[in-house]
Parts: sequence; structure tokens; C-alpha cells
Amino acid sequence: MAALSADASAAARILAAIRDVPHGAVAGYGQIARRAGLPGRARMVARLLAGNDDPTLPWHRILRSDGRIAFPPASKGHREQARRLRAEGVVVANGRVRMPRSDHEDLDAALWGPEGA
DNA sequence: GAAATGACGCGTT
DNA sequence: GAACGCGCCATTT
Repeated sequence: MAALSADASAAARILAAIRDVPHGAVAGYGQIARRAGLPGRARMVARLLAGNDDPTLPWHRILRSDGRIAFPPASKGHREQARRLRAEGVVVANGRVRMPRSDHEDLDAALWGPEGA
């Protein structure tokens, strides 16, 4: 069958990685792509979220590498995402989220699982 | 097939 | 920390 996307399996892996983010945790586009086994495809993650039809997908947990919300500060999506993050206990200040710049593999676990890991 | 667009990332200023 | 520029990937025109 014709491949409407670049790689259906790749998309599935990305979605799986996003779903793998626990409640109260956040991750970056590049980080998700990397976890999905697709380094450098951060934009592909964004594209999937932009066209996601899955309301159960925790898209609000996906932020930029700087820890900032991808949407413009005046955008509705930005407000929606910030609201949802706060509802999960994530501290959002000035459209910014506490994000560890040094992603050590050991600390990486803490990023994904603040409760466990 | 080339140019333009987009929920990105990183280095530099 | 903010602003600017360049690079990368995938889809659309």
C-alpha cells in the first residue's frame, strides 16, 4: 500500500515514545525523535502532533529543547498546553518549563520518570 | 523537479 | 537570557 507518510513504523514509534512520557513529566521534540530511534527528525514529531487525531495523546507534554512551549505566547494552543501542564503539576513560568539542559543519561531517567526511575 | 512552509535544534552574536 | 542565522527533515504547492 502506498506510503502516505515517510514511514508508518517511524510515526508509530514516535507516537509510542510520546505515550511513554509519564504524568507530570515533559520531553523535547528531538528527545522524542531520538527515543523513537529517529535522530534528527524532530520536525517529523512536530508534524505528527500537528496532524494528530488522537485526543489520548499527551501532546501537551512535548516542548522545545529549550523547555519552551512550541506555540506562540499569544496563541490559543500555548495557553491550552500551559494549562494542561499545570494541571499535571508541571511548573510553567512565562511560557517556560523547568527543563534540564544537560541531558545526562542518568538524569534522563529522572526526566521521564520523576516518580520512579 | 524546484520552491516554500512548519508545534525544531544548535551555535553565534 | 534574547535575538539572529543556518541546517535538517517531511509535506505541500
